[in-house]
Amino acid sequence: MEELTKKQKAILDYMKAHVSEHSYWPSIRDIQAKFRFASTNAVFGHLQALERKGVLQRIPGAARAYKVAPEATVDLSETVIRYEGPDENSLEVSNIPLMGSIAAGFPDYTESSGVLASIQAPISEGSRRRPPQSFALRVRGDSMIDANINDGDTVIIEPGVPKHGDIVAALIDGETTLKRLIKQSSKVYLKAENKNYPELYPANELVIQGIAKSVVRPI
Amino acid sequence: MEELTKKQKAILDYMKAHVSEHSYWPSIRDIQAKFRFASTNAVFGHLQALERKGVLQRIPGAARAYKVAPEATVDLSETVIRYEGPDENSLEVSNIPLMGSIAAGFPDYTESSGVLASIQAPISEGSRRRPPQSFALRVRGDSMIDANINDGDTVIIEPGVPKHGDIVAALIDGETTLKRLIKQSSKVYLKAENKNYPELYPANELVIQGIAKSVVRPI
DNA sequence: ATGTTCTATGAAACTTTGTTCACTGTCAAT
DNA sequence: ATTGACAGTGAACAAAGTTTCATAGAACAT
Repeated sequence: MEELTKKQKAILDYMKAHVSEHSYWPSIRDIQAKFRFASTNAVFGHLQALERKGVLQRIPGAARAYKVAPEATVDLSETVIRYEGPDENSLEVSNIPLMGSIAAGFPDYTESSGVLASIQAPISEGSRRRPPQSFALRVRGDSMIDANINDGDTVIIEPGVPKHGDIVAALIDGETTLKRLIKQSSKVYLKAENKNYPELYPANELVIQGIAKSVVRPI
Repeated sequence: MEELTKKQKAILDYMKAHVSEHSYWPSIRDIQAKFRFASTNAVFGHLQALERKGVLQRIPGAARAYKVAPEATVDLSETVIRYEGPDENSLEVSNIPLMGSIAAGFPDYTESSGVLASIQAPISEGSRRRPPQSFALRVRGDSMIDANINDGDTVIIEPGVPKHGDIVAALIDGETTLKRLIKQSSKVYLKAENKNYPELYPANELVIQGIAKSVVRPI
């Protein structure tokens, strides 16, 4: 992933914080005011950069409408397995409440508005928070139903070195997926827990982001 | 609180769903299109109603900018139900950041990299915020297996006013138990999700400690 | 009967906001 | 010296979006 400049990162952080606090995105002019730019175009340029670098997605023409990318694009190479924890960007993504029931509440009232879960959110406060840290991923699809992990569930991932048989979050060919890790003498591959799905043999690389430790299911 | 009309609720739900799916709010015209209104003013009126009724907060003039009120709200209190929060030795929900979505199916669902996480949590950071404090309970026994809650699982409980059908943590005869709450015109009782267990009719009063919002299962 | 509330249409006014264009300066590498 | 990325100014435009005005039928209570 291309590096973000300091200002770009600052702007992205501000945007996330704004969403976190207000439950809606800032406008370009909001950002302009925050950073004391004299022109909206300064912001515009930064936003384009953020989009080009893949960490932000804009919806052209739409006001206050963005998405942030949880992904870390991969560069890398020839080896078979590499272990990787969540990178910093991913962690920050977690600050964003948007969701089913957004962090929204009225001011001074950070709640989890009913519908959804009860997992503690990341808390942007400050900056401690080094690596070995768990994170959560929402599950989409049914490839793990035989392991009793269903669409809509959330899995808690912890960084670490996976063993044979662990369920892992893996980045395979640029896509994050949840599968069981099979290590055999000759080969390493990922196996879905659903007969209808084939095994996944990594083409070039297999990046393990972490090991699934528990499942959270909304009631 | 004043009741919402069907349409108002539908619109509010749509807005929440939109945020959940796209990570930004719909515009008035988005809502208009969704509900096939011929005029934006129809939507406008509904939004005003939602705001007057206290479930939605608009930011005048700002595009796609809203806040929603915490869900709680009403039901009856005419019954024997009394609410009580968790006591001091309750477990703290651990601090788990949330990263994004993960695919557990075919990579056919690629929908741009920007799908966001779906859980926002009660931030436990001590201080303010009296009521909404979540806590976790370890489940023992098999009385809820038909609801797919098993021995050893952990449930996340949130304070709130329970509705008919909610799974609640209730204090009955000095013992905390997890059951489904059944509210009928004539009576209120607790029902296990296991045919082998009888229904529980409270003697005098029924103390609800909170509503089960999600289940955590170790892998 | 009459007024009120709710819901809706249709059009227009108006504000906010994203986007574009032309231009300037800095810094590092070629 | 020149190129090229990066960061910014300033002005202007057009689309997106909110808000207001005038109007009207249906449901409902007074």
